[in-house]
Amino acid sequence: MPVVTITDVASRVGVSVATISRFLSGGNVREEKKIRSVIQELNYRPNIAARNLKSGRSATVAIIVPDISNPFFAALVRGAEKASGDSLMAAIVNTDSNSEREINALANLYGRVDGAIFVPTKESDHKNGLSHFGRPIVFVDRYLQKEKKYDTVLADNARGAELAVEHFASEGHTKIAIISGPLDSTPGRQREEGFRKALDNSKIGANPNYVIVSDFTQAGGYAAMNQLLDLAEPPTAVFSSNNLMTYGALNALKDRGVRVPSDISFIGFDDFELSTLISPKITVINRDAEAQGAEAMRALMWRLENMDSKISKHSVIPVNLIKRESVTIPRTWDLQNSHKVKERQSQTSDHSNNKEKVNE
Amino acid sequence: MPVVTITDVASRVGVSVATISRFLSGGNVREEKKIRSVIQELNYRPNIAARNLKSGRSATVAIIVPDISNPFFAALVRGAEKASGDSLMAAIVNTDSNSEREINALANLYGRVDGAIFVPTKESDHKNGLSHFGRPIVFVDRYLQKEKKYDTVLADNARGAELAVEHFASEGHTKIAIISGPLDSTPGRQREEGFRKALDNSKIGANPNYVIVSDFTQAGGYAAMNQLLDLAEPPTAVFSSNNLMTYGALNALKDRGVRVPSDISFIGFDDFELSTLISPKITVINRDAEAQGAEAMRALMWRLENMDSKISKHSVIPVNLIKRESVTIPRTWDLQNSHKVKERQSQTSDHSNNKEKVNE
DNA sequence: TTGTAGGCGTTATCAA
DNA sequence: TTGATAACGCCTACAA
Repeated sequence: MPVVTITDVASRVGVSVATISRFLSGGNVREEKKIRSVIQELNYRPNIAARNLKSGRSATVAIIVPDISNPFFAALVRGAEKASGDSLMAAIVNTDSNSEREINALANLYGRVDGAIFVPTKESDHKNGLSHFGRPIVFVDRYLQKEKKYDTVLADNARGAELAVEHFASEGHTKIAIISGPLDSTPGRQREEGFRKALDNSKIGANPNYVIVSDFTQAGGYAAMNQLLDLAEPPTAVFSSNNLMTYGALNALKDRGVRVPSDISFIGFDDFELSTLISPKITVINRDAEAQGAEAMRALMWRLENMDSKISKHSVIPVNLIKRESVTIPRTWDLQNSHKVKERQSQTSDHSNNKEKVNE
Repeated sequence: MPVVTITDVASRVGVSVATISRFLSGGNVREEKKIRSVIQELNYRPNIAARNLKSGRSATVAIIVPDISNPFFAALVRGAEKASGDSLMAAIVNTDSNSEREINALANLYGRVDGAIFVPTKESDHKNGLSHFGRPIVFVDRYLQKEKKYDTVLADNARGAELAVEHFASEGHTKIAIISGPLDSTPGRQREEGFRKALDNSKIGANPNYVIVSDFTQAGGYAAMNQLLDLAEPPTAVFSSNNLMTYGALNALKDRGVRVPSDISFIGFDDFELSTLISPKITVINRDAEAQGAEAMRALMWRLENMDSKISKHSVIPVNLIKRESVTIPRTWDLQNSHKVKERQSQTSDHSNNKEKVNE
């Protein structure tokens, strides 16, 4: 595999390397046609490393996410990649939600990428490490509370939680619970805050027993839902703060034979592929994950062209409620209207997957 | 942001750059302690591009997949990344199952990566392009029929399809259909072949009407299932050749009110996150996607250390059948045994409490 | 429009 | 053990 360089092309064409280089960067040259054919013939490709060395750029950006197999992050990455076009290469790095791996990744990436799209696991880490990175970073879905100078692309997390609570309330629920993500992560904290705020606004108020702080994992959602069901007075409505916990929570519900929505109403944050295939179809707070990724990439690309700009940009991705079938009037309300209970029971009696019901 | 180079460190310590370089690569130097502290003090980091230029290596490999938001590929990437450790950076490239983008990606990657893990969309493309790449490529899940020299890591696709057919047959099905992937993709072709072979072996034989060649997408699976249901004599059992088509097929079934498994039995290739949350739980052919990715990365890393080895390595990832609830005795068979129909009907009114069984 | 030559930061060779 | 120096392949003043 003989390595063919710009020099080979030049000597073959009979011009200097400068001419070839000029041609390569779109300048005007006389022998354009011949150069083109020789490049073809020799199958010349510019050496990127050499180009990088000169330019001080790598034309590569990193996308650092906690877990690529989480559908949300997969969609995010996809959107970011699409937005980058062919001008930039994206190196995806998985951190497994591990702060240590995050720090290593950053160190490892130094000098190899022009910038990064970064979804940190916690808000608290990276107090100093980031300045060493010395390159633009766009924070997505999370940010560092102390650092205002970085560009961010966040979802309207608080609003999402509010929408969920408002929807529950409008159906008559007052025993509303949240399976929250970690409070030291931006979405975890903001969604929990939005949840509380909406509850306060609606005069219902938050019941501490109905706030379970979990960890954004499926196992965490499973445990949290069981914890709620074990309460002497379980909630009639549950808001799950992300998709993986939704999976877990729904599994817990299924395992315990608790029916949705007749026994418990449910809303999850972030839509997921099979949300319409399961019974009942799950009502969710949704946002456009691909759009969020694309926006982040655009922000980063803009920043790369405007490194000296002092203004930081903060985008907010809107959320919306997708009403499906997992929310209905609360069970307690039914009990006060016994004629309706019978009606409902005879309807659901052929659903067949009922086991023991949760006592209230 | 002053860029500090090896020269700065050298002059500060009072030695030559050669000494610093030697230190950096683990050689013995007298001023080791002082060098270490100066590097710390100046916050020196080697310039990767320069190092690459010299060494001709980038310590980066590409992972080229059709769609990162497909759970299978997400898991594959995850596995590959884990296996790479910190020694290699992985650049993930999405091709959107687009051959043109694939070719561009390869061209774009030239010189920036030391090698690639490649999941091509079709078997037929890249007849020549690959040699231009000039770097080791490990083919995963797909390969090029004409090219035996590349390492491959494939799943035991044919066996998977056979397992599905055998399971259907053992329950008494004879009207067995396949929603196949494209026949110019390795898994599409191999699974279709395994399907036919198993049907031949079991003396049932393949019915051309029961072979729908689709495209591995959700929409494709949806259309294909509808096509099967529109037949004068629909199949009693359907095998879907990948997860996305399974989603689509199940949606079609749901939309048309066809019950699984009482009306139709179903097996999908590749397990998916929510396979146990939907009713009925879906029986699938499974393989370890992360293990497959890890194996591919190991193969690539081995190859990078053994560039001159002429032997190509071909690994096969085993598959297994996970029995859940989507397969039962065929409906037609029931009809010929009317006394059993009633029995079955009362049974299925109480479905969904079976436990999951994994054979092997 | 073209060519010459210096330099990007690092590593490797070869003397010392 | 060390240091001077020549690459690595490309780009870009600057001069022609």
